[in-house]
Amino acid sequence: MTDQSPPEKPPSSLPRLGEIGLTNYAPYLMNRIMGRYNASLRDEMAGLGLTTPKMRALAVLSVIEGPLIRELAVYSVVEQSTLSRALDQLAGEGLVRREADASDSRATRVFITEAGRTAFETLWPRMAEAHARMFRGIPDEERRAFVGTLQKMLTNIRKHEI
Amino acid sequence: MTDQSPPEKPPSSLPRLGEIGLTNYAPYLMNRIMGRYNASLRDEMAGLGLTTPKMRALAVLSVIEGPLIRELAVYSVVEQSTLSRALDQLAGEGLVRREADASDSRATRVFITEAGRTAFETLWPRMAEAHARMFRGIPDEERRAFVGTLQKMLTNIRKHEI
DNA sequence: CAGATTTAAATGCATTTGCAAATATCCCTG
DNA sequence: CAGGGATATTTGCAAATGCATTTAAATCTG
Repeated sequence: MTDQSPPEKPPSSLPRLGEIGLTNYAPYLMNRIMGRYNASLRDEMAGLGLTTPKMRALAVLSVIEGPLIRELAVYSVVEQSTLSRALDQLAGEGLVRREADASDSRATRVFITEAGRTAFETLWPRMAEAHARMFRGIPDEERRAFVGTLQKMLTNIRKHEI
Repeated sequence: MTDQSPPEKPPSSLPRLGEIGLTNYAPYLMNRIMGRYNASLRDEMAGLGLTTPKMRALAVLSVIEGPLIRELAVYSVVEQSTLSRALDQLAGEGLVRREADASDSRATRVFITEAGRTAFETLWPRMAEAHARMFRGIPDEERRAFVGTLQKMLTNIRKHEI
């Protein structure tokens, strides 16, 4: 072996954030976008006595029937302790109902009530509007590809659960 | 004109969330993904005395030179009052420096210090790692398209500012 | 099958958050 | 150029958050 080996790759060639640029960095863009999406929804919901955790729980419950509370926490992206208190309120308002799990008496399942469905139905058009604004001018094909990538990303970041 | 007009389109044909499905709904997926991304970063940063607002401010300041505080709030997706307090801490730790704006004495510009840059450099590999995990197995071409869509979305949701 | 370990959910408590108000300065209009 | 509104930032304070603990029940292990 001679001295004339090819030049080493630099020890750490991790590109810097400044080199990538904020607006080419996906997590940054996603935080910016969701920050505004969530803030604008929060403002609209405030008038209806709904907080972000309550709104998210309702949204998930409109789709998923009777999940455990810890599952609902994952699906709705809310800390379990925060969710527990949000459910107190939602139950107090008659929008959801807690029900002991049949086979595990530690566990509680949560169901949306008819009133809860009605509440979500008044709320959904606002969410749909915010969604439409986000995707304004983006062709269907591109939207589908985008959602496809998001789905791959979700499986990537999941720990191993739900 | 006869009675036999074609059947009316239903009054409101807004598709329901249940019809779309949670995992086909972009805002839901984005909240799930960023929820976990942010949570895992937050856990890692906690040991270094960095909160999410402090970390975000540092990250932006590593790229943008001397923004106004209100600009930094937008860029780093942090409420301005929260940012104000985060900057108190960062300044106390010598990681940033506030400087009165030359032409507007109401305004303050924020600069990262050398110590701040060093701090961010120890933090950046963790962010890059979380980013890499998110995009694992997703080809370059798809990543580029994804970021392109995000950029369009960002311009869509911006009010009119920054 | 008793004891140790894990898991589900709720709760106590200190911290963080964000709205609204306060303060200081700037800019526009008559 | 004075006065009224707009803008930049900070701060007071009540509410929300999340970590750690508690309680209760299930599951594992020797």
